Amino acid sequence: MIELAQLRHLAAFHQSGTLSQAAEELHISQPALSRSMQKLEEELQVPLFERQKNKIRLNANGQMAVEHAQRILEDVKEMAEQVRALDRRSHTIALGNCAPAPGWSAVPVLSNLYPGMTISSEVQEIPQLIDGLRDGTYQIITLPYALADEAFYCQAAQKETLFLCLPPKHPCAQKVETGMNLEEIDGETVLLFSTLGFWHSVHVKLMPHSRFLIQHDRDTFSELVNTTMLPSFMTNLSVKYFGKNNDRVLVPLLNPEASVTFHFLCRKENYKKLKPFFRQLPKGE
Amino acid sequence: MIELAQLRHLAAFHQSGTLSQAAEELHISQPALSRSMQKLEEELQVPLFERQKNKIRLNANGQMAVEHAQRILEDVKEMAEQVRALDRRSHTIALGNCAPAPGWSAVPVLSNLYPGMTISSEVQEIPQLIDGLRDGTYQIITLPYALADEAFYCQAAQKETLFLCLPPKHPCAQKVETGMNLEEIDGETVLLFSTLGFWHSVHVKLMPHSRFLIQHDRDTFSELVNTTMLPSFMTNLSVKYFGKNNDRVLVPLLNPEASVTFHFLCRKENYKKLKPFFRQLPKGE
DNA sequence: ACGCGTTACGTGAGGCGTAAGCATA
DNA sequence: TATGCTTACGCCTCACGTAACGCGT
Repeated sequence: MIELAQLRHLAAFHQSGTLSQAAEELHISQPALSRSMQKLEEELQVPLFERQKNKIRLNANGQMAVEHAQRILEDVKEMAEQVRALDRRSHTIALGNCAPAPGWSAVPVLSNLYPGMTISSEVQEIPQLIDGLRDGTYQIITLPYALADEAFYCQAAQKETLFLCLPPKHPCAQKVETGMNLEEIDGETVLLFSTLGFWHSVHVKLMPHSRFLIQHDRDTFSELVNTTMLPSFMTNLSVKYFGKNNDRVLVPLLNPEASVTFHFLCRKENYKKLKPFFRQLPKGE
Repeated sequence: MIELAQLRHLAAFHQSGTLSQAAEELHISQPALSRSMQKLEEELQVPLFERQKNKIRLNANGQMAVEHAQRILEDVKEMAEQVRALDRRSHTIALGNCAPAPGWSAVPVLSNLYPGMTISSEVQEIPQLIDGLRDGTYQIITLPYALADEAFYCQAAQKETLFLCLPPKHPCAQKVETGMNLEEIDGETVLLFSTLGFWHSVHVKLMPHSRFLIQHDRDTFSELVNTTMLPSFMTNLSVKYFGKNNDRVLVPLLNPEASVTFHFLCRKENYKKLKPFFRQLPKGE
C-alpha cells in the first residue's frame, strides 16, 4: 500500500535533487530515504528513477508521480484545514455588525447564554453582512434598518442617537438645548474613531466638505479630543458603555439620519437555537 | 502526520457504519480500527465522531473528512494507474492500422528490431488513427494513401490488391483472366471476415445493395467460404501471409479502389528511433 | 445474553540509524 | 579524497491482536 510518507519523501527528493539533501530536510537518514523510494517503486511496479552508481534522478514516470504526489499532499493539507475550519465554525457564533454599538451589548449576552462557544464580533459593510449571513460567514448580523427577507428572522433592538461632541467654547456649543443640524458645521475638520461602520457613510453624506481625521488608536483619539478644539462624535450608547470622561458639550443632532434603530437578524433555521439571545436583546435606547 | 491508512480506515467506516464491520472488511481487528480513528482525530485536532457508550457515528466534521478522504484515495489510485500507463507506453510500440495487412508485415519486423518492447497492433478507423498518432496513442499508423502533414513522416510501403473469391461454378468465375468490376455482383450476399478496416468502406461504397455476412471467428469464416456458394474476398497479401487453402477462383477486380498502397507514418520526432524500421519496410506487392 | 466500542497489555513486523562498500568526479 | 547511492545489520518503535471491561438493547 502506498503511504503518504512515501509521497512526502518523493516530493522532498524532487525539491532537493539528491537523496542526501532531501533526507536531511526530512530529518531522516539518507539510507532510509533510499529504501523508502525503492519501496514506492516496488508498490507502483514501475521504476521512478534513473540510477547510475552514485547518481539518481527522476525518469518520466517519476516526474509524473511527483506531480500527482504534490497534488495529493496539497489535498491532504486542505482537508485538515477545511475540517478544522468547519469545527471552528461550529464552536463560534460570528456576529457581523453595521456599527460598533450592537456588539457592545450583544457579545456579553451571547457569552452568557452560550458558554463554551467562541463569540466573534466585527464591523463590516452592509452588503457583505447580508451576503455573509446568507453564506454562513455570520450567524447573526446587525443592520441600521429592518430587512424583510424570506430566509431571515429580523428583530428591532437598541436605538442609537448621534451627538456632536464640542469644546464648551465652540460657537455651536450653546445649542446644547435646542439641538442643531450637521450641515451647520460642514467644512470643519472632524475627529473620528475608526471602524464606525455605516455611521461613516452618514458623516460623509451630511458633511461632504469636511475632512475627517480618523484615529485607529482609542487612547490617541481620546487625547486628541481633549487637547484640540476639533469637534467629534459620541452617541447615547458610547456614553452608556464607555462613559463621557471629558468636559465636552454633547449637542443633539436634528437630522433624521442621526438616529437609528439597530435590527438583529439570523437565518430562520438558526432562530430556534438563538431564541434565548433574541429574547434578551435590549430594547429602546 | 496523517497517513493514507487512516483515510482508508475512515472511508471503510463510512461505508460500513460500524467499527466492527469496517474492521472486518479491512482485515484488521476492531480495536485497531478504533485506535486508528482516535489517532486521526488527534492529528486533525478535531472530533470526527459522536460517541455514545457503545455507539459511534460521524459528526459533521467526520462527514466532511470522509468526502476529502474518498477524493484523496481516488487520486492515489489514479496516480498509480497513470504512472503505470505511462511506463507501459514507454515499453510498447503501438501500431494503428487502417487494415489488417500492414500489421502482418510490420509486427515481426518491429519485434526483431526492438526486442524487449511490446508491440501492439490494432485496426482502427482512419480519423482515430490520425488523432491517435498526434496524441501519442500510436507511435506508428498505416493509411491507404499518402498524408502530407508538417508533424508526420510518411513513407509508402506494400501494395494490397483485392480479389473476388468465387466458387468455380459461379457465373463470374470465368472472368478470372479478364477481371471484372465489383458492381457486377452488387446485390449478392457476401461473406466478410471482421476487422477489415477501411476495406469495409470500399465494399459498402461499390456494392451498396449487397448484404455482408460478417464473421468474427476465422475458422467459422473459412468453413463458410468452403461450404457455401457465397462470394468472399482475398488479397495478394492475405494469400501471401495465410495461403489460399481452398478451391476458390480469384478474380481480379478492375475498380481502381481495389488496389491501394499502404503508407506508414510516425511523428517526426520519433523518426530517428524508428528509422531502422522504416528502412526495413517491404515495398511494392 | 449479545453486540458494539474502549482500554490494557504483550508481541512482532517494519522502518530506522549506523556502518561498510563501491563508484564517480 | 570527497560525495552520493546502496546494502548489511541490529535496534526500537508502533501498530497489531488478544483479552478484559463497560454499556445498552
